[in-house]
Amino acid sequence: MQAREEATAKFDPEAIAPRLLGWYDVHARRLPWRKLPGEARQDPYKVWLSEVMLQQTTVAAVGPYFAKFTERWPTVGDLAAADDADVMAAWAGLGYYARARNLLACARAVAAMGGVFPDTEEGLRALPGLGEYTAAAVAAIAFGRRAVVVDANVERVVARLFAIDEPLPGGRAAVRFAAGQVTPDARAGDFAQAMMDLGATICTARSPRCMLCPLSGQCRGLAEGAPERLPVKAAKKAKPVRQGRAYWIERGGEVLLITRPGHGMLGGMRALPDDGWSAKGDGAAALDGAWHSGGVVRHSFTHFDLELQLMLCLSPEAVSHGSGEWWPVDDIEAAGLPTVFAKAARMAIAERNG
DNA sequence: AAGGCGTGGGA
DNA sequence: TTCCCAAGCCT
Repeated sequence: MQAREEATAKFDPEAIAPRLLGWYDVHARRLPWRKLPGEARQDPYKVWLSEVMLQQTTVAAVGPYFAKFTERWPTVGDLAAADDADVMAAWAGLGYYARARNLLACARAVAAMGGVFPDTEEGLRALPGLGEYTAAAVAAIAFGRRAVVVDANVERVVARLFAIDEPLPGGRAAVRFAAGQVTPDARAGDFAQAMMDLGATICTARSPRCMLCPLSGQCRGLAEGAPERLPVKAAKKAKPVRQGRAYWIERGGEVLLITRPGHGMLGGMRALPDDGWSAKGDGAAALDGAWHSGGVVRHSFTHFDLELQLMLCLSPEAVSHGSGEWWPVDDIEAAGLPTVFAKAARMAIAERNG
């Protein structure tokens, strides 16, 4: 009798949320953008900011950026009033720079609405940079709205719980449906964060710690014996290797920097002039001058690997170049170069000093 | 609707 | 070393 009840309860979707929330009450990660136990609700600005930073980005990487942004721009109005160049430079190194461009556009849109974020999923979804996931996450975490919050963690947890083996991204509809089945009406924000914490600390991609999982008794993937094989993902394409050149043009302790066009690769970021390797030529492709080779920077982007030949010119009067700004080499950190160019700058400085 | 779009860390 | 992955969005 009791055995039969356990059997029928085993894969009951409604049993998931209570168990998970009980686990979360004890094991929730303490993160800077989360409310402390007892605090009523999280600041929508901080929820939104952290969620955008966390898109495709690890908690560890986000930490210092979140601290820097909230200290410098404590409210969405402060951020809306900031100079583009300052925000882009502050984002430098975090990657996916369209996020920073959308962040500013969103902050200004919210400022135009009186500095108050929309409090519904639909309203949030209309803002720049808020897709299906982020709109749901902010609605749930900042406003307590029931929302089906599906990120990579939730995909993994749900694919395992329900043993969904249709390969992603095609299987997303099935995953989303299943996620909807386990999402409770109450404690929406806690539930969303609990799913993500479970995925990040227990139901990990490679070696899930099923022994520690509060949902192990509910998990079809585990019952079938190999939860780590889920979710199934489509094979990735091989990355091509691209070649390019970047130019270090120095005069009187200052180096010539350009600002890249506001769209496409590294859009809106300060950079060294280059020969157009990113297929978004910056006008420096025809640079002439007395160059010498300064080594090769290897850098891996999402969809290609780059071998960037660094060219140095220390007699810039002989170089024809377009517009740009001369930046003190000793303060190059403050320029906010994306990592590939920060690497090149480091190499150039070592070259000229050595 | 498939592909563009960064980066750093872990296995 | 190499590969995979991380709180996705936009076009």
